[in-house]
Amino acid sequence: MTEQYWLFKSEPSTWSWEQQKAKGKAGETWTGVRNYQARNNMRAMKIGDRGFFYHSNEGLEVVGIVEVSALSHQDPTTEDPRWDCVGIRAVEDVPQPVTLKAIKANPKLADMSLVTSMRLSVQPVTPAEWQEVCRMGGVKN
DNA sequence: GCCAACGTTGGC
DNA sequence: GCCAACGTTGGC
Repeated sequence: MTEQYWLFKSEPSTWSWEQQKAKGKAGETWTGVRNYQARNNMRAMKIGDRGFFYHSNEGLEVVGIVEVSALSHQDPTTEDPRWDCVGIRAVEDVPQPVTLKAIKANPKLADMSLVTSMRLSVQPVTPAEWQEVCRMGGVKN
């Protein structure tokens, strides 16, 4: 079994980690993605895959851990069959949120999508990057 | 199928 | 709030 990790970006003014956590086990459908690369990433997700929850625009930090709770399916917010969504649910807080600044300052994370593909809203994260960001954030595995 | 125009994202 | 980067659209 290959481990897969992801990163979900959200503007806290639109959908924050607090709101995501409030959804609890039910989770939330990650709708509104209108980018092929991001969609393809969602299509590659499997139930139980883990992801970081990143606050863009405000905060600019990884604040939480989520897991995939529903496989990709038609995005209900559009009629356009090109767009899919997945379900994600909050798993835990990142005790010490990892800022974009800290990520950029860490040579081990120089190839992270957050650094290289800043605008991609759903990104893959390598196992090594996952470990490193968890370590920085004080997340116990 | 190229590429200019346009719209959006997101860091600063 | 600005603006650079970049993905998407649409005319040709």
